Amino acid sequence: MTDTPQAAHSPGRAPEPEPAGGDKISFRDVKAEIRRRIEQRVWGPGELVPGEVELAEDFGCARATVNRAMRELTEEGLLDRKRKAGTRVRMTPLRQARFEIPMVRAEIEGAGASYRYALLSREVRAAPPWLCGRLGLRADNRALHLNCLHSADGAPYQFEDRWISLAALPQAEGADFTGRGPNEWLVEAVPYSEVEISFLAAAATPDVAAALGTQAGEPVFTVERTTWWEGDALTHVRLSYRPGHRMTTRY
Amino acid sequence: MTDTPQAAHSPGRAPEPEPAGGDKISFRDVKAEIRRRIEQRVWGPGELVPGEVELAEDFGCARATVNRAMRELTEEGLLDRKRKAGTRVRMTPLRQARFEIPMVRAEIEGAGASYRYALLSREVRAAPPWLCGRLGLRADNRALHLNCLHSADGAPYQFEDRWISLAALPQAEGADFTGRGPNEWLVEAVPYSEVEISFLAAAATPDVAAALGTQAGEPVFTVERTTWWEGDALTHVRLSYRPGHRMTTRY
DNA sequence: GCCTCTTATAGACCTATACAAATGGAACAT
DNA sequence: ATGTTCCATTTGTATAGGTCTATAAGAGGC
Repeated sequence: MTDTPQAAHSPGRAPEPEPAGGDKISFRDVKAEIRRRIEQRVWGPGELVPGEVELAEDFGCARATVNRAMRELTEEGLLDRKRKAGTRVRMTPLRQARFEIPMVRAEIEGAGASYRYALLSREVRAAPPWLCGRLGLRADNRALHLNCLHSADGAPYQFEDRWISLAALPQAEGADFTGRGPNEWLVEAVPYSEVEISFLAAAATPDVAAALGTQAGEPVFTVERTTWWEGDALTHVRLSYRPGHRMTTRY
Repeated sequence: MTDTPQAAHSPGRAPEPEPAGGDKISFRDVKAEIRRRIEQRVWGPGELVPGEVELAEDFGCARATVNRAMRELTEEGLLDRKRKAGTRVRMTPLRQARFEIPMVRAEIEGAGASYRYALLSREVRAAPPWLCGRLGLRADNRALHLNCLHSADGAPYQFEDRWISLAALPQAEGADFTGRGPNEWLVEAVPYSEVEISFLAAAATPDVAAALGTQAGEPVFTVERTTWWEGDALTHVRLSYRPGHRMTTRY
């Protein structure tokens, strides 16, 4: 007998390192294998990788499966695809960091600490010029200005300096912010469509320092967030974290 | 005429707002429509949305199309899916920010400024204890320590304080870092598998202040990044940005 | 009431097929 | 040499069919 009866595996070489004796090939398997080849430089930076059809044959799966694997790897910044030109390994893997921006309460309670909220001040006034510029408001716009403090296990954690446009959200004027942060109210009261977030380092102003129990001028990790709904600015907030805070992600 | 001859659309109500008189329904259309319904609270927070089959019928497309739309919306934090339980609108849309971490050169040149690099110092020494702890190195490990400055249009932009483990990357000792930043060398010389990034606010140390042309103690936006390859720490870097720098993203 | 088992269901995923859209590069014209 | 047209190739996407798996909810036993 010259032929093995049950299969002609493929004469010259093994078909492909199918993950295990398991069942069907999943797009996860394909993805993992491709990632491995990129990380171990089997396919070097900038190099053209085989087309979907060829890989599908090699892996013994449908083209759609390879497609999904490659699509996700592209999404993750490892590959670069162009029609007709094919798929290449990115010259330098796109490093991207993804941060979840939880609400303070969740952030604090998630860390196993007790959460406490306090409203420090509340006033209704004409929006200051810088805010009008930032949000694209008319100069005579009224705004609700709140200062709040979020604490973890009794210690100051985050100082919140929030402005809410009363033109866009008149109902905010009647809302009660003494027991619950404006963030939580906003999230359930209004939808949003567009958000801009900035991270920066700032020197603590006297009031921020007082609230956080630190010295004025101390570096403070700060997040600024502005939210719009269908082109109209709703709210702008500046969150100052207690000294030493860091925002971390792994991948 | 009481009846349109060609179709009994579906007696009571119009079938679905198919985007336009166009061709086939794309998963983009489905995605956009579902997003609209969530944003406009047609489907409120926490509410159960119709199943894939039903939506597919409504939209007049295949189930796989709805599936992709919903899968991507889940990925983006708007939906929450569980087998058997069905798909619900997230109680509070998961706010996540995604930042690209470009290499300084690309960041600066991308802003239309001219990029300049300078190596400020270079030494080979035993890794200090804090670094050993951070990277999980043995105490007698040798490390390459570099200080570099990246400038935009002649002005200091980013100060780089980098450590490279010579146990993991002996070839770094012979590399020339006078003309090109260690980041660029690393990216093309070695693969990486795991990365941890932190953002924080720090007070400028005297040497950072000197390099960036500011005062010691000034708040400085700082990024720390540690990189591993198959469990071994390769490098740790602390990047200090010039005062006023912010990292911004929209979505 | 409380626990365990079963089962129907909804999503997760794979296959095979088809056509659409983009585009590198060859063939051709200027 | 340079620009234009056209085509083959590659990815992008839709579809209809199917299987698999997690699991909520109900049935049944204690």
